[in-house]
Amino acid sequence: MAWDLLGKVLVSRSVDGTVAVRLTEVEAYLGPDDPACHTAGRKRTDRVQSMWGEAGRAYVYMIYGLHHCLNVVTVGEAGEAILLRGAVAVSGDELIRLRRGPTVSRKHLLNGPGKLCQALAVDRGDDGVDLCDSVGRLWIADDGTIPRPEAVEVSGRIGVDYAGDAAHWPLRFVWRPDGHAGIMGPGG
DNA sequence: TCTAGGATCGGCT
DNA sequence: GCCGATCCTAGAT
Repeated sequence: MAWDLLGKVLVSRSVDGTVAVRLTEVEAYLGPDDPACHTAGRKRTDRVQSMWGEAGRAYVYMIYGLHHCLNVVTVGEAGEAILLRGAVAVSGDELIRLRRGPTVSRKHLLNGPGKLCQALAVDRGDDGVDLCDSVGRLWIADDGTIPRPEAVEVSGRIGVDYAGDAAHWPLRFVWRPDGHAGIMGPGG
């Protein structure tokens, strides 16, 4: 599930070099029964095709015409996926700064899905790639890091108010390695 | 072909 | 912390 992705290392390799980041913030989308999900109502357009593909693959889409968002497909036949919202740099710091801009503060480097994709140079071309395949351009590595449960904050999802109650479902997981996080139920 | 809306970001206060 | 730019995608005609 989404929780298991926290602490995992997302690696992106390109001609410019390699970037690795540790995932700290994810959001789950539960498929046809989730109004906030792109596969709500069993929708199956070209864009969401990879969400119905194999588990462990990437689903990359463009939002607001200018940003990309990277998801991990969890249950392909169910159209479920997990949106990667935030991370901290592990290696390739210079390349990340180069892509994000030299004036961007460390705090704002990877704290959003669009920023994450920019730092890792992820775009629609990466849609459908196998994230379990370490010889690929993009994959997820596991170095054994497991967040302490008390350091993980659970809350409602961001930017999906249009989905009504579903926006408040406790499907957003934020790992705060430095501090403590209270466990919050739906509604705060 | 046209229209409406969106899983965001960055600048300004 | 708040607000508006931006243009791709999907659905309707």
